[in-house]
Amino acid sequence: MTSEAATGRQVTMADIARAAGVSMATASRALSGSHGVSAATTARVRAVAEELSYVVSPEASGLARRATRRVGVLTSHIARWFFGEALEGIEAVLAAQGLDLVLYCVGTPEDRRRFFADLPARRKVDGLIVVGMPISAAERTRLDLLGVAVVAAGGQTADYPYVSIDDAEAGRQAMDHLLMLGHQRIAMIDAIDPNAEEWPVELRALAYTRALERAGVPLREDYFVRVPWGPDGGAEGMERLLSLPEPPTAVFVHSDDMAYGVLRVLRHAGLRVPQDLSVVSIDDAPFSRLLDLTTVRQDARLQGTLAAQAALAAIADDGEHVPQETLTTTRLVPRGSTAAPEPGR
Amino acid sequence: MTSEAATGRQVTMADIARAAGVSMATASRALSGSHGVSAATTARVRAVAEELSYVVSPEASGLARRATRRVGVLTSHIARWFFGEALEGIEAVLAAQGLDLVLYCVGTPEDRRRFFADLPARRKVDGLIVVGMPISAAERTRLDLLGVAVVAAGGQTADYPYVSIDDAEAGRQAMDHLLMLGHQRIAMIDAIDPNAEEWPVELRALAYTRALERAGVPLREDYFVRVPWGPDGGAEGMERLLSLPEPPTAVFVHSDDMAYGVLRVLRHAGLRVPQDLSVVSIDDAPFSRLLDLTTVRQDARLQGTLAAQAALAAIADDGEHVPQETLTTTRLVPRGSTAAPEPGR
DNA sequence: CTGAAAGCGCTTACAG
DNA sequence: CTGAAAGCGCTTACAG
Repeated sequence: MTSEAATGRQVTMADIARAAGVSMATASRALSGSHGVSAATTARVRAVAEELSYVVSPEASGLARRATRRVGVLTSHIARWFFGEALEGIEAVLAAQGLDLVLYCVGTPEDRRRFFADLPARRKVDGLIVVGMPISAAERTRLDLLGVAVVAAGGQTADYPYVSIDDAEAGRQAMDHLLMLGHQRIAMIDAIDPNAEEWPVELRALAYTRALERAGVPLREDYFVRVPWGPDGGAEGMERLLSLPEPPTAVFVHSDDMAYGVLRVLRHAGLRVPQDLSVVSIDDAPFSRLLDLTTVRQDARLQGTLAAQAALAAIADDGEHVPQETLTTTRLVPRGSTAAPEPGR
Repeated sequence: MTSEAATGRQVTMADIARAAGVSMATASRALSGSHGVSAATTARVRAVAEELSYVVSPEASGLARRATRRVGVLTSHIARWFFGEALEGIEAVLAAQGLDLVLYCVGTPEDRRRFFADLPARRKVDGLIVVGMPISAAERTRLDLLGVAVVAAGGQTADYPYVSIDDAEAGRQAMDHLLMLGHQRIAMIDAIDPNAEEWPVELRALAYTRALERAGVPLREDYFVRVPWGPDGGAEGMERLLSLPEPPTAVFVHSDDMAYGVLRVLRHAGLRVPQDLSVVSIDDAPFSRLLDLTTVRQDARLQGTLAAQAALAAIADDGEHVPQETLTTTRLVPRGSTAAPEPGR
């Protein structure tokens, strides 16, 4: 039609205004749906825009209105169950609002150092969601330079508003299950992430201790092991426990992924689950059902969803109505990896 | 220091220029590292910028230079092994170049329809990487409206340059392994993704047929089943095969995730792997080692890496030097789920 | 090597 | 309800 459309040049709002016979101002208002434009004009402008398949330039629009319509996501992993699910939840919420998600993944300490040093997200996002990453006070100071709302998902980071499960409660659910079954010799395999800061308080470990205390079961130092995150870590932890003079009859594992390693070690050692040893963990990742693992279920996607909504709210009203803490529920999913200890033991 | 830094207002390039005693033009050149600025001036400008912790506005810069320094990623999943790994690979390459990754995930047919109808990525990215998503001709036409370079990872999409494994070769590796072990009654469980277009040609299924033909083993229609993607699909497929009057002695499964469902069914049916039935698939996802699954390994992260590099190249020189096809290698990882068929069978 | 000026494509007070 | 104009914060020919 118009020569503009024919040439390679991008269609611009001036083109729309001209074709619709209105000023740029009116075209802009009609397109953005702001009030104070007659219905007829709005319709005409939009029809022209549609016809020329015009879309406003986010760069220009953002420059003029001082907003990016983008939110950043900072995370340490993508290809892990919790992170992937949370990310999907976040993306869905953002997409529904027409916001873009820009992804920053800092897997190694070096990536991480650089991220906080350079702050690549500066001036690029209206808000930031930190997923599953505890951050240090120094890092928090750097993050504040972004000058945007920050919320966290999957754990409390610094003192930003966050959505998470109640780790103490989840731990309690796992431990109570074991205690209820009659176990006394209960060990815990806890996780250390070699590439990450520590979470401020390890609530799952705390839940372990508290549950035993409440049940009047004396704590045994040799029953608490900390190993690197992941199946191999879980395996290592289990091997250590098996080498004990008096091994436990049940083990509470930090997370499903680690429990998978535990199960492998037990199978190779020729031990039967749950007859010789009960195993419970936290997550309910997809494989847990296949492996018949008893676990405490958490909804990672939901945490992403809620965090994204909190971020939206924080961006909209400057954090006025953003709850500091949002906890999603967890519940025990009893399966075949736990049972009462065998009588003889 | 300066009053600008003290007030809440963003530091602007004009502030830097003034503080350094140069024009905006020079400040811009010094900051962007373009030639034709004296070393002394460059150093001074940069020092000032550092001091005021200034960073250029991507919106303004993008507007002026007509580039976004962002690349889009379009995918149907995040929380699945292949996709998560590929995404990590892409992110790393982009981050190293200072480019941002904006993520579009279209999980449902509805998401997908809307994505291609609205093209939310328009004017927002310099290039697009499509991960693990075959697209239709109509969708391709829409995508062309973006007016940017498109590359694909994890399979051939329309006729964009792509990086992928050689599915036919991977299938051959799996099948040859089974044939070499002496199996004749070999079935295949193939995947249909209910939410997705079909890949143009199902090369893994083709490899199955060809391998049998080459080995002179007659094809049996009842040995080829197609089921929805995922462990449950795999389980369903295996159940169908087990209900056959003469079940196979080995099965080639489309992917590891599906094989996990197969293994579960076999365990519940009381069948031993590999004595009663051999199982091989494609991927080598992390759990395959835990489950002792024989599989053909592919490197998903590498495919992401290479796709990102291809996208960068396409953006830089308009696709001049971008190979149309990049294949990454696969290799058989023999483990405990395959063995020669038992003599009697 | 450096600067004045136009331009990138929008939005939004300010008037009418 | 509509328009003229300034401004958002940069980059880049064009001169010198």
